[in-house]
Amino acid sequence: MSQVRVRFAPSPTGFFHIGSARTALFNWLYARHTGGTFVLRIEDTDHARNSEEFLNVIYDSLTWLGMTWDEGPKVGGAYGPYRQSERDHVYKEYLQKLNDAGRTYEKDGAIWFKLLGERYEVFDDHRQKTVTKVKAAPTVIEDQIRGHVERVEDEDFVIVRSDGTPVFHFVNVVDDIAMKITHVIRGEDHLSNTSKHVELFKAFGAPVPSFAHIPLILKQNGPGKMSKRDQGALVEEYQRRGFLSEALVNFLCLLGWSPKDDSEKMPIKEIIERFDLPGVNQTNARFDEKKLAHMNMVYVLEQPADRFVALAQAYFDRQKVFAEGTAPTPEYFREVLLLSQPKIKSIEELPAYTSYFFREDFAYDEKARAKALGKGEPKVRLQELQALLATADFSSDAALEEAMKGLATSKGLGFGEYQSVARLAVSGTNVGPGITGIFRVLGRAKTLARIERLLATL
RNA sequence: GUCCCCAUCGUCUAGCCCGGUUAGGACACCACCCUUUCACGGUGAGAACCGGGGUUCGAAUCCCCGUGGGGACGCCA
Repeated sequence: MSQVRVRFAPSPTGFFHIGSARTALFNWLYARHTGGTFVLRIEDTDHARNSEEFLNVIYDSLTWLGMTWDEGPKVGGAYGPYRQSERDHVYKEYLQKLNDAGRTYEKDGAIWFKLLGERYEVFDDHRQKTVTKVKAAPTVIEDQIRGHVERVEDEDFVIVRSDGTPVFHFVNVVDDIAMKITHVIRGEDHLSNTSKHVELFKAFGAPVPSFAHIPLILKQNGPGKMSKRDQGALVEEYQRRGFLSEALVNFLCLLGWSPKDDSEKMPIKEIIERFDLPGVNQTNARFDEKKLAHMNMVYVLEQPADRFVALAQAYFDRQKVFAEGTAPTPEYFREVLLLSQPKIKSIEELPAYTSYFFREDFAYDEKARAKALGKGEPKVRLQELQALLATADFSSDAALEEAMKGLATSKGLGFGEYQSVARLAVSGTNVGPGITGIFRVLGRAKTLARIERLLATL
Protein backbone atom coordinates (compact mmCIF):
# COMPACT_ATOMS: atom_id res chain seq x y z
CA MET A 1 0.00 0.00 0.00
CA SER A 2 1.43 3.33 -1.02
CA GLN A 3 1.93 6.01 1.59
CA VAL A 4 -0.59 8.82 1.57
CA ARG A 5 0.91 12.24 0.85
CA VAL A 6 -1.35 15.26 1.02
CA ARG A 7 -0.55 18.92 0.83
CA PHE A 8 -1.98 22.23 1.89
CA ALA A 9 -0.96 24.95 -0.53
CA PRO A 10 -1.95 28.43 0.61
CA SER A 11 -0.86 31.61 -0.99
CA PRO A 12 0.52 34.26 1.37
CA THR A 13 -1.95 37.07 0.92
CA GLY A 14 -1.73 38.28 4.49
CA PHE A 15 -4.89 36.58 5.66
CA PHE A 16 -5.68 33.11 6.84
CA HIS A 17 -9.25 32.43 6.00
CA ILE A 18 -11.58 30.12 7.93
CA GLY A 19 -12.22 28.18 4.71
CA SER A 20 -8.50 27.71 4.14
CA ALA A 21 -8.19 26.54 7.70
CA ARG A 22 -10.77 23.87 7.12
CA THR A 23 -9.15 22.74 3.89
CA ALA A 24 -5.87 22.49 5.76
CA LEU A 25 -7.65 20.64 8.53
CA PHE A 26 -9.21 18.01 6.26
CA ASN A 27 -5.83 17.40 4.65
CA TRP A 28 -4.15 17.19 8.02
CA LEU A 29 -6.82 14.86 9.42
CA TYR A 30 -6.54 12.60 6.43
CA ALA A 31 -2.77 12.44 6.78
CA ARG A 32 -2.99 11.66 10.47
CA HIS A 33 -5.80 9.18 9.95
CA THR A 34 -3.86 7.24 7.35
CA GLY A 35 -0.45 7.66 8.89
CA GLY A 36 0.54 9.63 5.81
CA THR A 37 2.49 12.83 5.28
CA PHE A 38 1.14 16.36 5.52
CA VAL A 39 3.05 18.74 3.29
CA LEU A 40 2.89 22.51 3.52
CA ARG A 41 3.66 24.26 0.26
CA ILE A 42 3.59 28.00 -0.23
CA GLU A 43 2.12 29.13 -3.52
CA ASP A 44 3.81 32.48 -3.83
CA THR A 45 4.44 32.53 -7.59
CA ASP A 46 3.02 35.81 -8.69
CA HIS A 47 2.91 37.98 -5.63
CA ALA A 48 4.62 41.31 -5.36
CA ARG A 49 3.43 41.47 -1.78
CA ASN A 50 5.00 38.26 -0.71
CA SER A 51 6.67 38.98 2.57
CA GLU A 52 7.87 37.03 5.57
CA GLU A 53 5.20 38.76 7.55
CA PHE A 54 2.43 37.25 5.43
CA LEU A 55 4.02 33.84 5.66
CA ASN A 56 4.03 34.14 9.40
CA VAL A 57 0.29 34.61 9.40
CA ILE A 58 0.01 31.16 7.82
CA TYR A 59 2.56 29.53 10.11
CA ASP A 60 1.04 31.10 13.22
CA SER A 61 -2.50 30.11 12.41
CA LEU A 62 -1.62 26.53 11.51
CA THR A 63 0.47 26.21 14.63
CA TRP A 64 -2.20 27.73 16.82
CA LEU A 65 -4.74 25.27 15.44
CA GLY A 66 -2.38 22.41 16.14
CA MET A 67 -1.76 21.41 12.55
CA THR A 68 1.88 20.57 12.40
CA TRP A 69 3.32 19.86 8.97
CA ASP A 70 5.70 17.01 8.26
CA GLU A 71 7.34 18.63 5.27
CA GLY A 72 7.49 22.25 4.28
CA PRO A 73 9.05 25.56 5.15
CA LYS A 74 10.96 25.58 8.44
CA VAL A 75 10.95 21.80 8.79
CA GLY A 76 12.33 20.88 5.37
CA GLY A 77 11.87 17.53 3.67
CA ALA A 78 13.07 15.44 0.77
CA TYR A 79 11.10 17.28 -1.91
CA GLY A 80 11.93 20.90 -1.14
CA PRO A 81 12.18 23.75 -1.51
CA TYR A 82 8.59 24.23 -0.46
CA ARG A 83 8.09 27.76 -1.63
CA GLN A 84 7.19 28.04 -5.27
CA SER A 85 9.18 31.23 -5.61
CA GLU A 86 12.25 29.06 -5.08
CA ARG A 87 11.35 26.31 -7.52
CA ASP A 88 11.99 27.90 -10.89
CA HIS A 89 14.47 25.19 -11.85
CA VAL A 90 11.81 22.54 -11.33
CA TYR A 91 9.31 24.38 -13.50
CA LYS A 92 11.89 24.82 -16.28
CA GLU A 93 12.65 21.13 -16.22
CA TYR A 94 8.99 20.16 -16.43
CA LEU A 95 8.28 22.74 -19.11
CA GLN A 96 11.00 21.11 -21.18
CA LYS A 97 9.23 17.76 -20.86
CA LEU A 98 6.09 19.30 -22.26
CA ASN A 99 8.03 20.98 -25.05
CA ASP A 100 9.67 17.70 -25.93
CA ALA A 101 6.30 16.02 -26.06
CA GLY A 102 5.08 18.70 -28.43
CA ARG A 103 2.35 19.82 -26.04
CA THR A 104 3.17 23.53 -25.94
CA TYR A 105 3.19 26.49 -28.28
CA GLU A 106 3.87 30.17 -27.98
CA LYS A 107 1.28 32.85 -28.57
CA ASP A 108 1.28 36.51 -27.59
CA GLY A 109 4.58 35.92 -25.82
CA ALA A 110 3.07 33.39 -23.45
CA ILE A 111 3.42 29.62 -23.45
CA TRP A 112 0.22 27.67 -23.93
CA PHE A 113 -0.66 24.10 -23.16
CA LYS A 114 -1.91 22.29 -26.23
CA LEU A 115 -4.93 20.04 -25.80
CA LEU A 116 -5.36 17.00 -28.02
CA GLY A 117 -8.01 17.22 -30.71
CA GLU A 118 -9.33 19.06 -33.72
CA ARG A 119 -9.58 22.86 -33.47
CA TYR A 120 -12.49 25.10 -34.45
CA GLU A 121 -13.54 28.69 -33.91
CA VAL A 122 -16.65 29.86 -32.17
CA PHE A 123 -18.02 33.15 -30.88
CA ASP A 124 -18.28 33.19 -27.09
CA ASP A 125 -21.07 35.57 -26.24
CA HIS A 126 -20.19 35.71 -22.59
CA ARG A 127 -16.69 36.95 -23.29
CA GLN A 128 -17.82 38.72 -26.45
CA LYS A 129 -15.06 37.39 -28.67
CA THR A 130 -14.14 34.59 -31.00
CA VAL A 131 -12.26 31.78 -29.31
CA THR A 132 -10.49 28.68 -30.55
CA LYS A 133 -11.89 25.50 -29.13
CA VAL A 134 -10.84 21.89 -29.27
CA LYS A 135 -13.04 18.91 -30.02
CA ALA A 136 -11.84 17.04 -26.98
CA ALA A 137 -13.09 13.93 -25.29
CA PRO A 138 -14.49 14.52 -21.80
CA THR A 139 -11.99 14.44 -18.98
CA VAL A 140 -13.02 11.98 -16.33
CA ILE A 141 -12.54 12.77 -12.66
CA GLU A 142 -13.19 10.09 -10.08
CA ASP A 143 -13.70 12.25 -7.04
CA GLN A 144 -13.74 10.66 -3.61
CA ILE A 145 -16.52 12.97 -2.50
CA ARG A 146 -18.35 13.90 -5.72
CA GLY A 147 -18.13 10.55 -7.41
CA HIS A 148 -17.76 10.26 -11.18
CA VAL A 149 -17.52 13.69 -12.80
CA GLU A 150 -17.02 14.40 -16.48
CA ARG A 151 -16.07 17.73 -17.91
CA VAL A 152 -14.95 18.73 -21.37
CA GLU A 153 -11.79 20.78 -21.29
CA ASP A 154 -11.93 22.40 -24.68
CA GLU A 155 -9.64 25.42 -24.65
CA ASP A 156 -5.87 25.60 -24.57
CA PHE A 157 -4.64 27.60 -21.61
CA VAL A 158 -1.59 29.63 -20.62
CA ILE A 159 0.98 27.87 -18.46
CA VAL A 160 3.78 30.47 -18.57
CA ARG A 161 3.02 34.17 -18.71
CA SER A 162 4.68 36.48 -21.17
CA ASP A 163 6.86 37.76 -18.33
CA GLY A 164 8.19 34.23 -17.89
CA THR A 165 6.42 33.35 -14.66
CA PRO A 166 4.48 30.08 -14.55
CA VAL A 167 0.78 30.14 -13.70
CA PHE A 168 -1.10 28.31 -10.97
CA HIS A 169 -2.43 25.36 -12.98
CA PHE A 170 1.05 24.50 -14.15
CA VAL A 171 3.00 24.87 -10.93
CA ASN A 172 0.28 23.22 -8.94
CA VAL A 173 0.41 20.08 -11.04
CA VAL A 174 4.18 20.08 -11.40
CA ASP A 175 4.66 20.34 -7.66
CA ASP A 176 2.08 17.67 -6.98
CA ILE A 177 4.02 15.37 -9.28
CA ALA A 178 7.43 16.38 -7.97
CA MET A 179 6.31 16.12 -4.36
CA LYS A 180 4.62 12.78 -5.00
CA ILE A 181 1.25 13.96 -3.76
CA THR A 182 -1.23 11.07 -3.73
CA HIS A 183 -4.43 12.83 -2.67
CA VAL A 184 -5.56 16.32 -3.59
CA ILE A 185 -8.06 17.53 -1.02
CA ARG A 186 -9.26 21.04 -1.78
CA GLY A 187 -12.33 23.26 -2.02
CA GLU A 188 -15.06 22.56 -4.50
CA ASP A 189 -14.28 25.82 -6.23
CA HIS A 190 -11.39 23.92 -7.81
CA LEU A 191 -13.54 21.18 -9.28
CA SER A 192 -13.84 23.03 -12.59
CA ASN A 193 -10.06 23.47 -12.72
CA THR A 194 -9.51 19.80 -12.20
CA SER A 195 -10.00 18.87 -15.84
CA LYS A 196 -7.07 21.17 -16.72
CA HIS A 197 -4.99 19.54 -14.04
CA VAL A 198 -5.86 16.01 -15.10
CA GLU A 199 -4.90 16.81 -18.70
CA LEU A 200 -1.56 18.12 -17.47
CA PHE A 201 -0.93 15.02 -15.37
CA LYS A 202 -1.65 12.89 -18.42
CA ALA A 203 0.59 15.01 -20.64
CA PHE A 204 3.42 14.47 -18.18
CA GLY A 205 2.70 10.79 -18.14
CA ALA A 206 2.33 11.05 -14.40
CA PRO A 207 -0.16 9.13 -12.28
CA VAL A 208 -3.26 11.19 -11.56
CA PRO A 209 -3.72 11.69 -7.84
CA SER A 210 -6.95 10.90 -6.09
CA PHE A 211 -9.16 13.98 -5.84
CA ALA A 212 -11.50 14.98 -3.04
CA HIS A 213 -13.38 18.23 -3.49
CA ILE A 214 -14.84 19.36 -0.21
CA PRO A 215 -17.92 21.58 0.08
CA LEU A 216 -17.48 25.29 0.60
CA ILE A 217 -18.29 27.38 3.63
CA LEU A 218 -21.00 29.91 2.93
CA LYS A 219 -21.17 33.29 4.65
CA GLN A 220 -23.63 33.38 7.54
CA ASN A 221 -25.64 36.25 6.15
CA GLY A 222 -26.36 36.84 2.52
CA PRO A 223 -25.48 34.85 -0.56
CA GLY A 224 -22.23 33.29 -1.66
CA LYS A 225 -19.21 31.66 -0.17
CA MET A 226 -17.43 33.13 2.78
CA SER A 227 -14.67 35.48 1.79
CA LYS A 228 -11.88 37.27 3.54
CA ARG A 229 -13.97 40.38 3.93
CA ASP A 230 -16.78 38.69 5.81
CA GLN A 231 -17.38 39.08 9.50
CA GLY A 232 -15.57 36.38 11.40
CA ALA A 233 -13.73 35.03 8.36
CA LEU A 234 -10.21 35.29 9.68
CA VAL A 235 -8.59 32.71 11.93
CA GLU A 236 -6.46 35.32 13.66
CA GLU A 237 -9.61 37.03 14.85
CA TYR A 238 -10.59 34.00 16.92
CA GLN A 239 -7.08 33.70 18.23
CA ARG A 240 -7.06 37.34 19.24
CA ARG A 241 -10.46 37.05 20.88
CA GLY A 242 -9.29 34.25 23.12
CA PHE A 243 -11.22 31.39 21.55
CA LEU A 244 -9.88 27.96 22.38
CA SER A 245 -8.24 26.53 19.28
CA GLU A 246 -9.58 23.06 20.09
CA ALA A 247 -13.10 24.48 20.01
CA LEU A 248 -12.56 26.14 16.64
CA VAL A 249 -11.01 22.98 15.23
CA ASN A 250 -13.82 20.82 16.57
CA PHE A 251 -16.40 23.19 15.12
CA LEU A 252 -14.67 23.33 11.73
CA CYS A 253 -14.53 19.55 11.54
CA LEU A 254 -18.29 19.44 11.87
CA LEU A 255 -18.73 21.83 8.95
CA GLY A 256 -18.91 19.44 6.04
CA TRP A 257 -18.04 16.28 7.89
CA SER A 258 -19.99 14.22 10.37
CA PRO A 259 -19.08 11.15 12.40
CA LYS A 260 -22.55 9.84 11.43
CA ASP A 261 -23.77 9.43 14.96
CA ASP A 262 -24.67 12.15 17.42
CA SER A 263 -21.13 12.89 18.58
CA GLU A 264 -20.21 16.55 18.39
CA LYS A 265 -17.66 17.48 20.99
CA MET A 266 -14.79 15.10 20.42
CA PRO A 267 -11.14 15.14 21.33
CA ILE A 268 -8.94 15.57 18.27
CA LYS A 269 -7.60 12.06 18.75
CA GLU A 270 -11.05 10.67 18.25
CA ILE A 271 -11.70 12.86 15.24
CA ILE A 272 -8.49 11.62 13.64
CA GLU A 273 -9.60 8.05 14.21
CA ARG A 274 -13.05 8.59 12.77
CA PHE A 275 -12.34 11.03 9.96
CA ASP A 276 -12.38 9.74 6.42
CA LEU A 277 -13.04 11.14 2.97
CA PRO A 278 -16.23 9.19 2.25
CA GLY A 279 -17.71 10.73 5.40
CA VAL A 280 -17.39 14.24 4.00
CA ASN A 281 -20.68 15.82 2.90
CA GLN A 282 -21.44 17.08 -0.58
CA THR A 283 -23.38 20.13 0.50
CA ASN A 284 -22.03 23.59 1.25
CA ALA A 285 -22.29 24.60 4.87
CA ARG A 286 -23.27 27.93 6.29
CA PHE A 287 -21.00 29.29 8.99
CA ASP A 288 -22.88 29.70 12.28
CA GLU A 289 -21.06 31.75 14.88
CA LYS A 290 -23.63 30.90 17.53
CA LYS A 291 -22.76 27.24 17.34
CA LEU A 292 -19.06 28.06 17.42
CA ALA A 293 -19.66 30.16 20.52
CA HIS A 294 -21.44 27.25 22.14
CA MET A 295 -18.65 24.84 21.28
CA ASN A 296 -16.17 27.33 22.70
CA MET A 297 -18.15 27.58 25.94
CA VAL A 298 -18.15 23.83 26.37
CA TYR A 299 -14.36 23.83 26.07
CA VAL A 300 -13.92 26.88 28.31
CA LEU A 301 -15.92 25.26 31.10
CA GLU A 302 -13.82 22.12 31.13
CA GLN A 303 -10.38 23.73 31.03
CA PRO A 304 -8.04 22.74 33.85
CA ALA A 305 -7.41 25.66 36.22
CA ASP A 306 -3.83 26.28 35.17
CA ARG A 307 -4.58 26.43 31.48
CA PHE A 308 -7.64 28.57 32.00
CA VAL A 309 -5.65 31.07 34.01
CA ALA A 310 -2.86 31.09 31.46
CA LEU A 311 -5.28 31.72 28.60
CA ALA A 312 -6.98 34.50 30.52
CA GLN A 313 -3.66 36.02 31.49
CA ALA A 314 -2.59 36.09 27.85
CA TYR A 315 -5.86 37.70 26.86
CA PHE A 316 -5.68 40.35 29.59
CA ASP A 317 -2.11 41.13 28.57
CA ARG A 318 -2.98 41.43 24.91
CA GLN A 319 -5.94 43.68 25.67
CA LYS A 320 -3.85 45.69 28.12
CA VAL A 321 -6.65 45.42 30.65
CA PHE A 322 -4.48 46.63 33.51
CA ALA A 323 -2.76 49.97 33.21
CA GLU A 324 0.95 50.08 33.91
CA GLY A 325 1.62 49.17 37.54
CA THR A 326 -1.99 48.34 38.40
CA ALA A 327 -1.91 44.60 37.77
CA PRO A 328 -3.17 42.48 40.66
CA THR A 329 -1.03 39.84 42.31
CA PRO A 330 -0.99 36.52 40.43
CA GLU A 331 -2.61 34.81 43.41
CA TYR A 332 -5.51 37.23 43.55
CA PHE A 333 -5.91 37.22 39.78
CA ARG A 334 -6.09 33.44 39.82
CA GLU A 335 -8.71 33.36 42.56
CA VAL A 336 -10.90 35.82 40.68
CA LEU A 337 -10.62 33.82 37.47
CA LEU A 338 -11.37 30.48 39.03
CA LEU A 339 -14.41 31.97 40.66
CA SER A 340 -15.60 33.21 37.27
CA GLN A 341 -14.73 30.27 35.04
CA PRO A 342 -17.90 28.24 35.66
CA LYS A 343 -20.04 31.29 34.92
CA ILE A 344 -18.73 32.59 31.65
CA LYS A 345 -18.94 31.43 28.06
CA SER A 346 -15.79 32.91 26.60
CA ILE A 347 -12.45 34.32 27.61
CA GLU A 348 -13.25 37.65 26.04
CA GLU A 349 -16.05 38.45 28.45
CA LEU A 350 -13.73 38.08 31.43
CA PRO A 351 -12.41 41.65 31.72
CA ALA A 352 -15.89 43.12 31.96
CA TYR A 353 -17.15 40.26 34.09
CA THR A 354 -14.41 40.65 36.68
CA SER A 355 -13.69 44.38 36.52
CA TYR A 356 -14.98 45.21 40.01
CA PHE A 357 -12.51 42.83 41.58
CA PHE A 358 -9.69 45.11 40.53
CA ARG A 359 -10.96 48.54 41.52
CA GLU A 360 -12.77 50.18 44.40
CA ASP A 361 -14.35 53.02 42.44
CA PHE A 362 -16.63 50.91 40.27
CA ALA A 363 -19.99 52.49 39.38
CA TYR A 364 -23.34 51.08 40.48
CA ASP A 365 -25.38 49.83 37.60
CA GLU A 366 -28.61 51.84 37.60
CA LYS A 367 -30.97 48.96 37.06
CA ALA A 368 -29.18 46.74 39.52
CA ARG A 369 -29.28 49.49 42.10
CA ALA A 370 -32.97 50.16 41.64
CA LYS A 371 -33.74 46.49 41.87
CA ALA A 372 -31.67 45.77 44.95
CA LEU A 373 -32.66 48.85 46.90
CA GLY A 374 -36.24 49.11 45.69
CA LYS A 375 -37.84 46.82 48.23
CA GLY A 376 -37.54 45.71 51.84
CA GLU A 377 -35.08 47.43 54.14
CA PRO A 378 -31.80 47.42 52.27
CA LYS A 379 -30.05 49.67 54.75
CA VAL A 380 -30.88 47.42 57.69
CA ARG A 381 -29.80 44.33 55.76
CA LEU A 382 -26.47 45.91 54.94
CA GLN A 383 -25.91 46.88 58.55
CA GLU A 384 -26.67 43.37 59.69
CA LEU A 385 -24.24 42.01 57.11
CA GLN A 386 -21.64 44.49 58.21
CA ALA A 387 -21.91 43.25 61.77
CA LEU A 388 -21.84 39.63 60.70
CA LEU A 389 -18.90 39.92 58.35
CA ALA A 390 -16.82 41.87 60.84
CA THR A 391 -16.22 38.63 62.70
CA ALA A 392 -17.21 35.89 60.23
CA ASP A 393 -14.85 33.18 59.05
CA PHE A 394 -13.64 34.14 55.55
CA SER A 395 -11.62 31.00 54.98
CA SER A 396 -14.22 29.21 52.86
CA ASP A 397 -17.37 29.81 50.83
CA ALA A 398 -19.15 27.22 52.90
CA ALA A 399 -18.34 28.93 56.19
CA LEU A 400 -19.55 32.27 54.84
CA GLU A 401 -22.65 30.71 53.45
CA GLU A 402 -23.45 29.06 56.73
CA ALA A 403 -23.03 32.36 58.55
CA MET A 404 -25.24 34.23 56.11
CA LYS A 405 -27.91 31.58 56.16
CA GLY A 406 -27.87 31.66 59.92
CA LEU A 407 -28.41 35.41 59.84
CA ALA A 408 -31.24 35.15 57.34
CA THR A 409 -32.95 32.41 59.31
CA SER A 410 -32.67 34.32 62.56
CA LYS A 411 -34.40 37.28 60.98
CA GLY A 412 -37.00 35.13 59.31
CA LEU A 413 -35.86 36.22 55.85
CA GLY A 414 -34.72 34.52 52.68
CA PHE A 415 -31.09 34.36 51.62
CA GLY A 416 -31.96 36.51 48.63
CA GLU A 417 -32.77 39.50 50.84
CA TYR A 418 -29.13 39.73 51.82
CA GLN A 419 -27.65 38.46 48.59
CA SER A 420 -29.03 41.18 46.36
CA VAL A 421 -27.93 44.16 48.48
CA ALA A 422 -24.60 42.56 49.21
CA ARG A 423 -23.97 41.97 45.53
CA LEU A 424 -24.76 45.55 44.70
CA ALA A 425 -22.41 46.70 47.44
CA VAL A 426 -19.43 44.59 46.44
CA SER A 427 -19.83 44.55 42.67
CA GLY A 428 -22.21 47.30 41.59
CA THR A 429 -24.11 44.80 39.46
CA ASN A 430 -26.72 42.10 39.78
CA VAL A 431 -24.82 39.40 37.98
CA GLY A 432 -21.75 37.45 38.91
CA PRO A 433 -20.35 34.47 40.77
CA GLY A 434 -21.85 33.25 44.03
CA ILE A 435 -21.86 36.04 46.59
CA THR A 436 -19.94 34.15 49.26
CA GLY A 437 -17.21 33.36 46.78
CA ILE A 438 -16.91 37.06 46.03
CA PHE A 439 -16.64 37.83 49.74
CA ARG A 440 -13.97 35.22 50.25
CA VAL A 441 -11.83 36.36 47.33
CA LEU A 442 -12.25 40.04 48.19
CA GLY A 443 -11.44 39.39 51.81
CA ARG A 444 -12.87 40.95 54.92
CA ALA A 445 -11.37 44.41 54.60
CA LYS A 446 -12.50 45.12 51.04
CA THR A 447 -15.88 43.57 51.59
CA LEU A 448 -16.59 45.73 54.63
CA ALA A 449 -15.27 48.85 52.93
CA ARG A 450 -17.55 48.29 49.95
CA ILE A 451 -20.58 47.77 52.16
CA GLU A 452 -19.66 50.97 53.97
CA ARG A 453 -19.34 52.79 50.64
CA LEU A 454 -22.86 51.81 49.59
CA LEU A 455 -24.28 52.52 53.05
CA ALA A 456 -22.89 56.03 52.86
CA THR A 457 -25.08 56.75 49.84
CA LEU A 458 -28.32 55.66 51.52
C1' G B 1 -24.72 32.83 -21.38
C1' U B 2 -21.86 27.92 -21.13
C1' C B 3 -20.08 24.04 -18.08
C1' C B 4 -19.69 21.56 -13.23
C1' C B 5 -21.52 20.45 -8.18
C1' C B 6 -25.49 20.33 -4.68
C1' A B 7 -30.74 20.09 -2.37
C1' U B 8 -33.84 16.91 5.17
C1' C B 9 -36.07 21.75 10.82
C1' G B 10 -33.85 29.11 10.76
C1' U B 11 -28.46 26.77 11.04
C1' C B 12 -25.01 22.24 11.32
C1' U B 13 -26.49 17.38 10.43
C1' A B 14 -28.35 11.58 11.03
C1' G B 15 -31.34 8.63 7.93
C1' C B 16 -30.40 7.78 1.45
C1' C B 17 -25.87 3.46 -1.11
C1' C B 18 -29.15 -1.79 0.57
C1' G B 19 -37.24 1.82 -0.44
C1' G B 20 -41.46 0.20 4.90
C1' U B 21 -38.55 5.34 11.03
C1' U B 22 -43.71 8.64 15.63
C1' A B 23 -37.80 11.48 10.06
C1' G B 24 -33.20 11.35 15.22
C1' G B 25 -29.42 14.75 17.48
C1' A B 26 -27.02 19.60 18.21
C1' C B 27 -27.12 25.19 17.94
C1' A B 28 -30.68 29.07 18.08
C1' C B 29 -35.70 30.34 19.84
C1' C B 30 -39.86 29.63 23.58
C1' A B 31 -41.88 27.52 28.28
C1' C B 32 -41.07 25.20 32.83
C1' C B 33 -37.67 23.14 36.65
C1' C B 34 -33.12 23.81 39.53
C1' U B 35 -31.24 28.19 42.14
C1' U B 36 -28.25 32.87 46.07
C1' U B 37 -28.08 36.97 41.15
C1' C B 38 -26.34 35.63 36.33
C1' A B 39 -24.86 31.55 33.80
C1' C B 40 -24.47 26.25 33.52
C1' G B 41 -27.61 22.03 33.85
C1' G B 42 -32.47 19.31 33.41
C1' U B 43 -37.42 18.64 31.14
C1' G B 44 -40.69 19.91 27.38
C1' A B 45 -42.69 22.58 22.95
C1' G B 46 -42.57 24.53 18.09
C1' A B 47 -39.68 23.62 13.66
C1' A B 48 -37.70 19.98 7.77
C1' C B 49 -37.81 15.67 3.51
C1' C B 50 -37.82 22.27 -2.75
C1' G B 51 -41.82 21.23 -6.77
C1' G B 52 -43.73 17.93 -10.52
C1' G B 53 -43.70 13.42 -12.95
C1' G B 54 -42.23 8.27 -13.02
C1' U B 55 -40.80 3.09 -10.94
C1' U B 56 -43.15 0.39 -6.82
C1' C B 57 -48.01 -2.68 -2.79
C1' G B 58 -45.02 1.25 -0.59
C1' A B 59 -40.36 6.82 -2.10
C1' A B 60 -36.79 11.46 2.27
C1' U B 61 -34.47 7.10 0.10
C1' C B 62 -34.24 4.87 -6.99
C1' C B 63 -34.95 7.59 -12.15
C1' C B 64 -36.29 12.04 -15.12
C1' C B 65 -37.65 17.16 -15.62
C1' G B 66 -38.20 21.77 -13.43
C1' U B 67 -36.90 25.27 -9.66
C1' G B 68 -33.54 26.96 -6.16
C1' G B 69 -28.52 27.44 -4.16
C1' G B 70 -23.22 27.22 -4.96
C1' G B 71 -18.91 27.20 -8.02
C1' A B 72 -15.93 27.82 -12.48
C1' C B 73 -15.40 30.14 -17.06
C1' G B 74 -7.96 35.28 -16.22
C1' C B 75 -1.10 35.83 -18.88
C1' C B 76 -5.26 35.43 -10.03
C1' A B 77 -4.50 31.50 -6.81
